[in-house]
Amino acid sequence: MTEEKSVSQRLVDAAEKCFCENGYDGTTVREIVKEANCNVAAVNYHFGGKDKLYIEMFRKHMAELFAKRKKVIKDVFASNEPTLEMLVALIAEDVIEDLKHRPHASAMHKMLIREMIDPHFEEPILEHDKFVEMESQVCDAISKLVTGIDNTGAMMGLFSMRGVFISMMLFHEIYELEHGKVLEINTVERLVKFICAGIRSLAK
Amino acid sequence: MTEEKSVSQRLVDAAEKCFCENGYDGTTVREIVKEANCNVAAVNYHFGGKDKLYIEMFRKHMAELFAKRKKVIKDVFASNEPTLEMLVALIAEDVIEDLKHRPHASAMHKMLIREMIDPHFEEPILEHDKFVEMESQVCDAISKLVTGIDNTGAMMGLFSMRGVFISMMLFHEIYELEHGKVLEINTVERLVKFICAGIRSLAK
DNA sequence: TGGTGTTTGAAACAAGTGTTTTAATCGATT
DNA sequence: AATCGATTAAAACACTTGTTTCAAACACCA
Repeated sequence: MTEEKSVSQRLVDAAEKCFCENGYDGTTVREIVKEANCNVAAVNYHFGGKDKLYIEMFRKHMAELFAKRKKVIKDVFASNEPTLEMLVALIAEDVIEDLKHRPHASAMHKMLIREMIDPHFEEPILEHDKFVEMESQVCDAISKLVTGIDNTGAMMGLFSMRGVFISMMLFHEIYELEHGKVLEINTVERLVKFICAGIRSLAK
Repeated sequence: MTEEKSVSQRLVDAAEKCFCENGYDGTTVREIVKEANCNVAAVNYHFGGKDKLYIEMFRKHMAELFAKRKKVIKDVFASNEPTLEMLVALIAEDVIEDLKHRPHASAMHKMLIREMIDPHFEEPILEHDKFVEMESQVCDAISKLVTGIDNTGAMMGLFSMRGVFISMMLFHEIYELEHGKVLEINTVERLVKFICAGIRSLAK
């Protein structure tokens, strides 16, 4: 059986899977190369080390996330009457969809959180400027959609919105033990309601 | 210079410091014993292993957290007119206070998140039943304080509230780079406003 | 085909890990 | 003072980690 993909491509894929699942420290080079069906030396040959491989994969994913957020904002303002509810709902659906159908993608969010709690390298792997740029865009969008909100309010709204999603991600399994399915259409609606009401309360 | 505390007490203290700062995987036994001023063998002699020491410390902290939440609820309902704002404000102040003045305590919250993302042991270190018990109590409190909210709504409110705090914890440093101090009185007020408005939006 | 630079694979390496061993030390009791 | 269990300390152990070595295999081109 011949591998259709190149070794370095297989390595990136395997790294994505392993790192997302178990984090940087929780993943060994040998696990990655087993998954990628190649030799340990390949990691250092193609990427120059485990760390480089990790950074490459991490930044690739972040770029995708940023692009998705940009697209959501564009879509909202492309509609004939953009609303805050629309913006929040699109983001919420995005997150929930990941949680429901693509555990892999949700693992990506976990990876971001891991990196926030325990940064692994000297130069921060999460490029602050790009992150802040994305944040600013969402922030601006909120400012435009909610009359009477100031910049700090919009920022706090965004801030809190993210928190709600993170909480959903981290705890939904525990909650499901107690209260049936959490990730339902119903839940998305409630989330949107919660967040929008929260944000609007910060206006004027 | 004689050590006034016993070796095992010093070990627990040192473990707390190290584990909170760098997590389970990020902490070595040798770091702990250096901090505790004792020999490597002491960990295994007194606790039976790094894992046991970790679990002991973790659960101790969780118990403290649970106790604090219970006290807040008791205090709120002891007042002559309990309100949702009061409940949320007390919890918020608790969290923010930790963030501002006791980095150590905030590190404890980080540790909880770490454990949610990457559980380290077979039997979950976070005792679900106790956790759920605490959650239920806060949930009940919300139900009593907000007329017309159902159980699921209260649950989602709690859920989201925690998210807002987690977000605050993880991201406030990044935000401060852009928008001055985040952890101000003003911010607590905004947070409380946001959360209460969100929760109330879920009622009836 | 022969040669050249690239890629691969098995093994070894150096450093770090948690744990165990073994002997020395301490402290209380007889 | 002698004894005996509890505690401590240094060293060694067994294992895993990321990385490197070096020779074999490969791909490409003259």
